[in-house]
Amino acid sequence: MVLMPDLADRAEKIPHPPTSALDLATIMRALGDPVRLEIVRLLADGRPRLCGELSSTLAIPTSTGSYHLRLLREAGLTRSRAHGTQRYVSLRGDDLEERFPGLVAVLTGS
Amino acid sequence: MVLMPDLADRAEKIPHPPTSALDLATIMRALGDPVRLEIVRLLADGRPRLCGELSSTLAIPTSTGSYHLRLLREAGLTRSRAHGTQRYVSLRGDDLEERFPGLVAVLTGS
DNA sequence: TCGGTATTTCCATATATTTGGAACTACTGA
DNA sequence: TCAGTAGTTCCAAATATATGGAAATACCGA
Repeated sequence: MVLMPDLADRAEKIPHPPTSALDLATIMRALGDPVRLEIVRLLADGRPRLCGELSSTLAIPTSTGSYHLRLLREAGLTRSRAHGTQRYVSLRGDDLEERFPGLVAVLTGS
Repeated sequence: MVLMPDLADRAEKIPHPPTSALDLATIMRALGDPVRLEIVRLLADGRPRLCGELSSTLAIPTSTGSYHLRLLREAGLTRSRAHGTQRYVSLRGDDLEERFPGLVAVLTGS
């Protein structure tokens, strides 16, 4: 009997759209902001980043960073995994490749 | 001595950004609207369309269509060629391929 | 339990976008 | 020259987006 959810379970509380629901116009809209496009490009190397790490890299307040990261997540571009109070944000590279082949390569310049 | 510009010259009055100036965030923003994404998908077959043809296909007023077509043109996605009072709108497929290889394929699903 | 830290949410504000009718412009053909 | 047509521009209204400080939340370690 599980009395307390483990880290993996808690990560499930962060909502992500299923791959099949990804909509190209929504994705394009999410990418149509310089801050968000830059976040996606940073994440394209496959390495997850913490929210604070991204905000400081981009020199923006964490509340602004959180807003953009939420849009990216809701559009299905990124995934957020909870690890304590931190969130590891990563690109949904495989899902994107499955649904929109070549998209990530376009963003990174191959 | 040229007294009157021909059709090709008049087409040059419609401003288009040079290929080298195309910006990915701007292009993504332009594509992040369902109406504009649909216009681009229609044009992806390479056949030029008249503005009115696109507006009626999409069932929108011509003023709304003109607005979206202007954004697409200013983002560098389309080219407009004047032919009398009409405008032939086409996708800048080659320019886009040169600057952002694979982008158009992503939009059309290969 | 408590203090510190990471992140999100709330909120107000500023700015940008989208829409479509009406007026206007530009061109053609008679 | 004039009427008709294609398209653009003007304009106002509605809506959406972006920003960032402040408050709230969630979790950890002591």
